[in-house]
Amino acid sequence: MGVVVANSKPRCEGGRVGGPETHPDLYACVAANPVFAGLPRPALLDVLGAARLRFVPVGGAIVRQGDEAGMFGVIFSGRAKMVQVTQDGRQVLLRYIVSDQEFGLIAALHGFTYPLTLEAVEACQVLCWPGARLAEFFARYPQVSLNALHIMVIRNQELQARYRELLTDRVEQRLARALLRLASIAGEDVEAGRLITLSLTRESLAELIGATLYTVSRTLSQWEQAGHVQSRRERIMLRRPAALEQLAGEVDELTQACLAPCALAELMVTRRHVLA
Amino acid sequence: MGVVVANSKPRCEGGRVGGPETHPDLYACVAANPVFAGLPRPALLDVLGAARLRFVPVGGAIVRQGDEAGMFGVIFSGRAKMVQVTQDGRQVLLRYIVSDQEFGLIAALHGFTYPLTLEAVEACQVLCWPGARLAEFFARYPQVSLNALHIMVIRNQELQARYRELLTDRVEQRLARALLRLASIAGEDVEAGRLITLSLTRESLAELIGATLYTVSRTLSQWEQAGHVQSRRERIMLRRPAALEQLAGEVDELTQACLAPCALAELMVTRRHVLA
DNA sequence: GGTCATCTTTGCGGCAGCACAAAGAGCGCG
DNA sequence: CGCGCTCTTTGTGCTGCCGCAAAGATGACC
Repeated sequence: MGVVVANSKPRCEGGRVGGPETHPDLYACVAANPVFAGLPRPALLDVLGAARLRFVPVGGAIVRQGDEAGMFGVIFSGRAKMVQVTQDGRQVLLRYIVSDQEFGLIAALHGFTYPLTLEAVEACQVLCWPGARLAEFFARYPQVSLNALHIMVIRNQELQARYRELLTDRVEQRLARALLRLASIAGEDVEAGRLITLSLTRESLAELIGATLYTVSRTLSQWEQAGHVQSRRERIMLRRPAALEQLAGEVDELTQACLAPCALAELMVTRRHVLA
Repeated sequence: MGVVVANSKPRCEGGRVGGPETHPDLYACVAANPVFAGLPRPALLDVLGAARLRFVPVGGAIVRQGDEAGMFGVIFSGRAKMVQVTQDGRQVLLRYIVSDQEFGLIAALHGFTYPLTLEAVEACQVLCWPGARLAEFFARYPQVSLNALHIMVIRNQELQARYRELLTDRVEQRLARALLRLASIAGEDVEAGRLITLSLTRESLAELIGATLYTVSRTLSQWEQAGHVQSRRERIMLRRPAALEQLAGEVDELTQACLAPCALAELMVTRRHVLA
């Protein structure tokens, strides 16, 4: 307890994490993550005590596709993108993850390699645990393993929904949906609308929805003229989210259930309710 | 023990399942499913004892999209397809499942609805358990909950791989891959090549890979002329799988890992090894 | 064996989105 | 302040795939 977090080698392994008194924010971060939902305070302290805090600079890889999956983690601060690279060099951007979200559940299992690279798009502080340690938590706190399953089920539903969108919707609809999703996980309300606080190039958006940067650029220009969005370089603000929702098409229950933060927020609420 | 399986109402709920002496095949089915991998015989008997056997006719729905997710199951005989229907009526075929494969892990959790319909493409016998019962198994046999997580992780990787394929590959490649996959889960070696033993219309294939039946038909015709495949109505035989593999493109490690039967077979082997 | 529903093939026109090129704009940095 | 990198816009041609239509093939069923 009370060990200092500061680290002389910011690129490498961080220090062991101190108690919640020294770092109440770290405690809040663990408590806010769905993997540990429903755990009582002592258990959370146990979990937090086993964590290390890693610092990753912009552009650095938090985990690397193809490496042995040995680490489970939760983003404490910063944002990262999940990217798959095909052997012919094409990139697919699966999704962005932000503070309090976890990655690498796969590390609890043996013999897996990471199927994707997690790249910091901002400087990140990452709480991390060896995979074996996560497996211990599964055994010690059965709730955690249920939570993990819960999360994987939700992720699977999200992915299925996006798979379906890719098959049935066109670029315009997918882009509208992607912007709304991004605004919900990384948005900030300002005077003139809702600003997406991520650095998003047209190319990133294209990789995210499966299109070319040219098509994305054209579509955004069109929307800008229509007054739906307003964009600077790498910044996008939604001026009329309702218009985008309409363009995205009727958002059915399936897609509803697939909005990650919503579904997982609900999970948190459920767990807390069960606990109370 | 020893209760008769035969059921007077084939469309509806089946009877409670008897012991392994009366139905060694049912025992083998449960033992072969990855969810129950690594369980000792008594535990498997416990599991099997809680099962019901349901009969579903061709075209019948085993579970229905939108219904409350209350049942977990394993296919004992027959095959089924997982389908999502969008609110505008379009169908997406996610995958086929065959004997000894499970569905509805989601039923172990509360408050979920099935995100897809599971439709029997052949008459099916389905071992099934109430979701609450599966949750009990999680608590009683921690291995089972780990297995469940394992399976979801693999499914997620598969789906990610297919998502990526959809973004980066074209119809020809996706079709080649789909045929190879189908051949691996539902294929049979015959004199002239490998026959896919599923009834597959051009339209089904189209829904599976995200294309139109016209494009699928054209592509298959082309391959038939080239001698790569040979097709009757609803039957497809691969005469030169190697040629299709080449068309599918270099099959990288990622896609390797995503071939469901392989990955799960490996899981079975691993578990047995651990056990032994 | 004939009938009929269903599946399959093939032709043709259209278009959404890709690919390349080249010019313009924003922003950091010395 | 101006240099230069990166991101963005816009034009043009192209093409893979769709969408419809209509004819042909297959197999089931009476």
